[in-house]
Formats: sequence, C-alpha cells, structure tokens
Amino acid sequence: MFAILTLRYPSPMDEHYQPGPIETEAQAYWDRHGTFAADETSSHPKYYCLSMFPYPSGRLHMGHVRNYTIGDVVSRYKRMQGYQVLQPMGWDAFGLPAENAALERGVAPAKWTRENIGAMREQLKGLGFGYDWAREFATCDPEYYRWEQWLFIRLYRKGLVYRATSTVNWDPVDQTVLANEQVIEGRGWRSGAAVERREIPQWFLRITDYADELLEGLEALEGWPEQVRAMQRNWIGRSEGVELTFALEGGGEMLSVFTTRPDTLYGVTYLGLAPEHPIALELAKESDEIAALVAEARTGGTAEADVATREKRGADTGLRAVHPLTGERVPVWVANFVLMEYGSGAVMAVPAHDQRDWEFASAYGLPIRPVIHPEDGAADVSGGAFTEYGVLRESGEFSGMTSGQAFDAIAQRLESDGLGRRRVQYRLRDWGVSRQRYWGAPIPIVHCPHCGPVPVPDSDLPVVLPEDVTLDGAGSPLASMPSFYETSCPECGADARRETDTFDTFMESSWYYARFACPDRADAMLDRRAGHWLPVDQYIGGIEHAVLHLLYARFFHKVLRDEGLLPGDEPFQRLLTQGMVLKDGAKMSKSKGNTVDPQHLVDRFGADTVRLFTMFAAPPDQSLEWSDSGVEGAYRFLRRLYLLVRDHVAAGAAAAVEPGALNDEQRAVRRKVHETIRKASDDIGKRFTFNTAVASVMEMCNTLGKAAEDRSAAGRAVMQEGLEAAVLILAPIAPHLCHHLWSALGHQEPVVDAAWPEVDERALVRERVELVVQVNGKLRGRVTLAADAGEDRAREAALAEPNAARFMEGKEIKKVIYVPGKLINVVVR
RNA sequence: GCCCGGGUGGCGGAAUCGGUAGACGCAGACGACUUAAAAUCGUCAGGCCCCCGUGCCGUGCCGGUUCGAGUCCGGCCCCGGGCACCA
Repeated sequence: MFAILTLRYPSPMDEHYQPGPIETEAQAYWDRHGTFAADETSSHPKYYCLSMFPYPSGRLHMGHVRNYTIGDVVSRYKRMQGYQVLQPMGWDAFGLPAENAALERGVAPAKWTRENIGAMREQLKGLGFGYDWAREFATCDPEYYRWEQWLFIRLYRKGLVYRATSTVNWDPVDQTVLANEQVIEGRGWRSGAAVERREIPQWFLRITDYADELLEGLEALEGWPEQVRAMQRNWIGRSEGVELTFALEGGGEMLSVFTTRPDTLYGVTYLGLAPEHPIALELAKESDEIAALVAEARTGGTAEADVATREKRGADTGLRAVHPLTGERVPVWVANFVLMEYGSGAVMAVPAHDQRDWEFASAYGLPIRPVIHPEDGAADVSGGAFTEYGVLRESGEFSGMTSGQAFDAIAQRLESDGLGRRRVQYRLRDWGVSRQRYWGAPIPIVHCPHCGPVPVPDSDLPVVLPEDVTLDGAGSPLASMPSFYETSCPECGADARRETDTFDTFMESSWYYARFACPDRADAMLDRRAGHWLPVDQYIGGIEHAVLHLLYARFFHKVLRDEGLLPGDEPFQRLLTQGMVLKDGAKMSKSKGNTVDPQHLVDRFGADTVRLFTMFAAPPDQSLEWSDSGVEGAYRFLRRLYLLVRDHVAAGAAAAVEPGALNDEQRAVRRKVHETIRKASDDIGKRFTFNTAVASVMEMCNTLGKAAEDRSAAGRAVMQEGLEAAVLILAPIAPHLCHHLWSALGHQEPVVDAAWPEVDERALVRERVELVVQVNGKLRGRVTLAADAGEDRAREAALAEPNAARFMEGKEIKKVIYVPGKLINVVVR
C-alpha cells in the first residue's frame, strides 16, 4: 500500500532483508498484471500443472503447504521454460468433517465450509502460489455438481449404473450409518455401541467393466511412480483361473468355486463357505455353532482390515461335496476368512498348497494332502504350505505333469465334462456411490411406487441440496425434510419420493481436473477447452490417494471419453506423490498435538522462507521431518543472498563476462556457476529433487561469497552472472525475494517471465582431474592428472602414489581397473 | 492379515548407471568482531585407539554376488502409507 506504489525499477535496496514488504509488492505485481491467467489461445505449448485440491477443513496445514509449493515450483519452472501454464485451485468441499462441525458447534455445513474456503484462499494467496483464480470453484456449488448429476443419469441410461444391496456399518444407538473411520474397535465413535452390519440398497457404478482397460492403461503411465502402478495393479487384482462346481451330496445343489490353482485340485480336502453365504445362512437356523459364526460375521466393522485380522474360525456344516474328478467326498466348512464379496463366496481348500487353508486345516485337524512337489524331492508341508509351482503326484492321469501343463489339462478336462470353465476374476469391485449423509451432492433419482427408480429429467437439474439445515446426529436431515423428498414421478406424475442419499465425495474429485479447463461453462459439463488443456501434464498429491482417488479419476476419464466429452485415455500424464509432514517422527495431527501452523511461520519469516524450507528439508516423495531451527536456517540463507546482491549492486553496474579474460580463480568461480545451473536444471526439471537443487545453489552462494573480495571488472562480471543464476534458479521456490532481487540486478522484465538459465559447456571444462587410487577396493590415495591423460598415465601415477604403494609392496598385481575421471583400483594378492 | 514404501552421523538429508560414504543445512565446539550479548564471519566436527596411521570399524540385522555394495540378490527385524463410507 505505501512504499509499493512509489517503487521503480531498478529499485534501491534496503539495508536489511524485509520479507513483509517484498512479498506484498510481488503479489500485488502479479495481481495487477494478471500474471497467472492461463490463456488457451497462446501460441506457447500448454502445460497443465495440478495439485490435488484441498478439503476446506479450516486452515492450511503443512501438508497443504508442501503439496502446493511443489506444484508452484513446477509451474513457475515450466513457465520459465516457455510454456503457457495452467495452474488452477478449487475446493473439495463436500464431506464428513462439515457434518461433524455442525454437530459440535451448531454451524450449518454450508456456512462452515464457505467460511473455511474464504480463510484458506487468503492463506494460499499469502504464500504466493501462482494460481489462475478466475477458474476457482467449490464442489458444493450447484453449478458444479449439476453436471455430475447429469452424467450419472447418462450412465444410468447407458447401463453403467445399477442398484444392489451392500453392507454398511450401522450404529444401533445413533440409528445412523457410520463411515469406517467412525468405527473404532468395532464400536460407534459417538455412542460407543457395538456396530452391526446392515444390507441396504445402494447405487453402483460398473467400474469393473473398465477393469481390463484400467489395468492395461497402467503400462503406458511411465510418468507415474512404479509404486503407485503396482498398488493399482494389485487393487484391480486380475487373476486367471478356473471356476468349477462341486455337487453337494444327496441333493441337486451345486457349489461354485474359483481357483487360480486348478493344478492343486487333487489336494482339495475341504470346501470353505463365507459366513454370509446363502447355504451358511440356511444352516444357521439349525446349528448354534454356525449361527454363532454368522452372528460374529455381522458384528464389527466392514473394513477389510477388520475382517482380515480376525482369528480364523470355522464350523463343520456336516455337508459333503463330491470332488469333480475323483468323486471323493470332502467336508464343507463355514470359514470366517472366506469373503462373500470376492468370487462366489466359496473356496476349494488345498491346505498343502495355500497358507490360509493350511492354517485353518491345522487348527481344525483337517487332512493336508500334498500333490505338488519340487522337481527333485518332496514338498515339506509340516510347517506351512508349499505354495510354489512344481510337478504333480497322486493326481490321477495328471501325475507327472508340471503345474503349468496341469493347469491347462485340468481346465480342459473340467470344461469338456461340463464341470467348469476358465475365467478371469478381478479383486476390483463395482464402485458403491451412495452415502447416507447430508453434506454431499444429491443423487438425482426419484422413487415412484409405480415406475420404480426414475432419473430426474435434465431440465430439472440440478437437484439442489438444501443448505439451511440443523443436524442432530441421527441420520441424514434430508430424510426428515418433506420439502426436499416430496415430489412427483417424472414419468407418471404420481406422488413419489426423492432419493435422499448423496454421492460419495470421490465422485466430485473424479472430474474436477477437467472442469478447471472450462469452469465458466453454464450449458455443458465440458467444452473444447478441456481438449486443449488435458491431459494434466503433472499431477501432485499425497501418496494416500495412490489407489482410490487416482483409480476413480482414471475410470471417470474413460467414461467421459466414451461419452464424447473428452479426448485421450488417461487424465494424468505424470504423477508425483509427496510424502507426509512429520513432527517428532509422527504424522502431524490434532490428536497428537504436534501440529505446526504454517501461518505463524509465514507471519514471522515470510512465505519464501517457508517455501524454501519445505523444498530443502527432504525430497518431495519422502516424509518431511519438521524442524523449527531448519526454518531459521532457510531464512538465514535468503538473508545472505539478499546481502550478497545488495553489496554487489551497491558498486554499480557490472559488465558482461568475457570468458577469455578471466584468471584461474575467476574461471573456477564461473565453472561452479555453470555446474550449479546444470545440476539444478536436472534436479528441478527431471528428477524433482528440489532439496538437492537448493543445496547446490547454497554451495554456489558460498563460493560467490568468498569471491566477493575480487572487485576487478572481470570478477564483478562473474559475480553478476553467478547472482543472476542464483536468482533465476531460486525464482520458482522463493518467488517474492527473487522478483525483488532480479529487478535490483538491473532487469526490467519480472523474473517470473525470465528464461531459465542455460549452461555454457565451455565454462565446465577442467584442465586437471583428481583420480582416487584404490588397492583391493579400499581408498589409499589420490593423484591429480591432466584431464586428457590416458589409462597408461593414470596407471603409472597410481602405482607411484606413495601411500597406495605401501599396500602393494611385495604383492602381485592381478588386475587394474580404471574408471576414467573417477578412480583406479589395483587388485593385488 | 494382504498390498506398497522406508531404515545412512546428535538431527533433516546427499551420494542420479555398482566406483571417494556423510554434499548442503540444523544443532554443537572453538576462534574473530563487540564493553558484553545477539547477529555476522572463520575453523572443526561418524565411531574407535596411551601404535594418531590419509590406521581400523562403519549406511537396521544375517548371509551372498563382485576388483569394488548405502546401491544388486536371498532371509529377517523395526517404522510408515493404503485396504473400497476420512479426504
């Protein structure tokens, strides 16, 4: 407000580094010039850099600061490389915390959310992130979620949406459905009541229709961490196997099972049924033991981790199944480790060759019959299952075959006998998108007593979520709000009831990246601009989203493509998954009381210091250990840089470097400058290791600081070049200070529009190199040689090196290994 | 339980393709400046040893491959992320 307007280029520098006014001025400059408005008509190549948008929880936390600093550094770097960059920001505004806040404080979720957005937007601006704010939106805006409702109806008409029952956590005291997070050790978080499971009708999207494409598409995602691709691959869990049927003795009933190991078929000693399997439910009526298992399966949380860590328990049903090849009778057990959701809810158990089956069989004294053996010897199944492939024995006509041969032979035999067929099975399940919650996008369906579920007509969209509500913790307020649910059937006009469930919030986050291309479009979900900006060139967010969010967004992208709304097969070209921010070795969280409010640090040291520290403290994909004194170190470095520039410019303008006119020391300083440019370009542009880029600039500044005594014209020219390199390299990381320093160094154009520095290869040339001398791989000395010396000279020098010679004395030289420019290793005996 | 990561000085981390372990920074010690302190600048800094040597040991633990392993392979321990209704 004050000094800013009177500032002219080049600006005089204050005695001390004062981040406050420098940052205010730089932000005002970007604002005034619309610096970060992304223009799709630009002739520059486009670059879409997206950071995962935040849930507006109230204030920014360190995880946000880290995420958004990485995104901003990439965006500004790409801009300096000549790209037209789109970097948008918005709000993932629906979700559970708003409902919790409403219960705790009596604030309506909409009001609470919008206030949080206002506060967090100011914090983001204060950190100097270069967003195109004109594209901002929140997912709770009806103009956003209307297109999600519109798409859902299209998918409904296309058959990609269906209704089925599925299991939820039910709190019998609060009479409400609980999220997995709200179930703590099998009990409701508020009521403390033992959680029950309930089957209720819900809406599903057929993501499994896209399972193969989602799996195959991973191969082409070379810009994604292998770790994330592996997690998605495992999540989709494609497995090829055989589905076969066991007849139940004394009845026409058939039991279908899926196995990836038909080669082990002769080792089956029992069948396992999920407690929720219809046969188990039927038997529970007569058997207390089975009833107890079924009852147990109905308590506790629905989360996979809850189910998988239960002690393996089971009960004999008394039923006997007929082995399809041998005709042998095998017992049928109810087993609590068999999942109803996966396959058919029944498994053939081969304890000799499957570890879970082995443990169950050992616990209940069931036979363990090895039929697969290593080529040379016998499988030992006394201490656990033998799960490798091998050669079949005691397997009838298939004995002697390898597992691979037997897979095909047995599958073929089952197929020709009509007892089974080859099948591909996925672990991936269809996506349940219904939530029995208030603060989400309404599902645009009307339930008519005559017509059944009917989609809301496009002309009636959006179905607007009423925002003026009071929550009481007992179910969704929508279900007790006649003004919302009372309606008429769009088809027959009869009185009908609106769906009161809302969408899973992953729905909103599955397509926001595309809407950022055209957020102002009022009459369509997306337009041609999406084709211009997409795919996202670089996506940045937490590793915790490796599977769910990133898989759903990939699925949505393919759906939108098939609807003709988008080109391309994948939404995110490159992905960077950032690590967590820790304090004292643990994740920062309110419950641990180890949070650090980034705002306090910005107020005290400025945004540049906070940004610099988060980039310097760790590589982006690793966890970052918070350190207050480390922040002070970052501040000290910026101040040192400020003083270096101040002292340099105080002496007046410097001439351009004339490489031929430099003395040895000046040449060494200049080599350091260009080595730093080379390293920092690689670190920021290719490796994303911002920490080592910063370290190399610090090193260069240490060198420049020592060279500052050289006040000769050539020395000052080298200094000018070095300081400009430092400012350019740091501009994406500490943009405010660099904005200021760049102008102080005499430039009219703002640094945000400057070009990334280029390496002068000639400055890198060395006349002499140091070689390490090893004897038997141990460092014993060093020799310095002319850079163009060959292997013979290096060998000669190494053998003559006095300390190394001590270790070679009286020994025979077996071999000499020469690594040019690095080392020479003499192997002696 | 299943899937995926990580483990290097007092601390955060570096070592990019198997080639000098500990760059850079923090904390610390000593020195300069100062009446003094802070700030700043400079020097030192993995461990061990009455052999102080460019000696020996050292990258979670055990073993292997190699002229050479923090890096590759096998086994184990510990910590973290995800597990479909937290986002």
